[in-house]
Amino acid sequence: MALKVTKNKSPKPPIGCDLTECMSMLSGAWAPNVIWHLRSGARRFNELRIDIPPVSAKVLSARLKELQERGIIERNVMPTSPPSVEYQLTELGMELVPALQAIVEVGHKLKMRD
Amino acid sequence: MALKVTKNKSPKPPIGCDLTECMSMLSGAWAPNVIWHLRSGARRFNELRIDIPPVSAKVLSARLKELQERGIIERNVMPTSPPSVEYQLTELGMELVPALQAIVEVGHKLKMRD
DNA sequence: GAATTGAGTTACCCTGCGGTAACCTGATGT
DNA sequence: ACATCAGGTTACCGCAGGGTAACTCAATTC
Repeated sequence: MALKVTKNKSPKPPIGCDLTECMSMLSGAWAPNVIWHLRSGARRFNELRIDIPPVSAKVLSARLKELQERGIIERNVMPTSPPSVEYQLTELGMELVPALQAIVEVGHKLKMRD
Repeated sequence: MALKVTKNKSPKPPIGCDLTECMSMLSGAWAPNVIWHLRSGARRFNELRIDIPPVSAKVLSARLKELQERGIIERNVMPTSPPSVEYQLTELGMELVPALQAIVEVGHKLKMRD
């Protein structure tokens, strides 16, 4: 056989927190889309439903709640009537935008490559 | 009521391809982990199983196959006996690493923030 | 000749997550 | 008086996707 556990010894100096845990920030259906559509400013619940077409109210509201708990977005109720609710990225949330952008760029290149 | 569809008109100049589609590059359990663990070089099937503890052979092999089809990783069979198989990131695949890194950094900050 | 190894594959089960549809609340417009 | 609107919530259902366990195959070593 000859090898078994040669060279490679799992080169992982704990960078901070583990990937799985960090990636779970973006977990749940439409989570990245929500962040993406908030990248250019606050939007309201029903606007987001239209922005992200096949998302159901149930899932959107669940996702918004989670993202808020994770510290990625903020919820502000506007004293109109009926009250409308605006969601926007927190400062940390905004830091995710370039990361998503980078992913989109790679995705784009992969599509062009054939 | 007063508003209905005020100001915001979905500020989306199609950046290239849509987010959902691009994000699907990373879809499936453990996909980001596979990329992450290949970031510092090629690794073999059973090494990856050990690197990413609770992944089953079935899912790992499915994920590797998908990532390969997507053009993110390459598979090389080494003529040893029994043959061992090395997986490594393609050039496009490597471009995903900084994006994942950025996400990890935000995740880390969120954890520290309390 | 039996056991081990690497790299999977297959059959089976089971759960969680998302979709659909209906409903709610309080203030306003007609 | 009634419908409408914003922003949800709730009950129910279905299935895709992951886990487990057992098996394969060929070459090698004991």
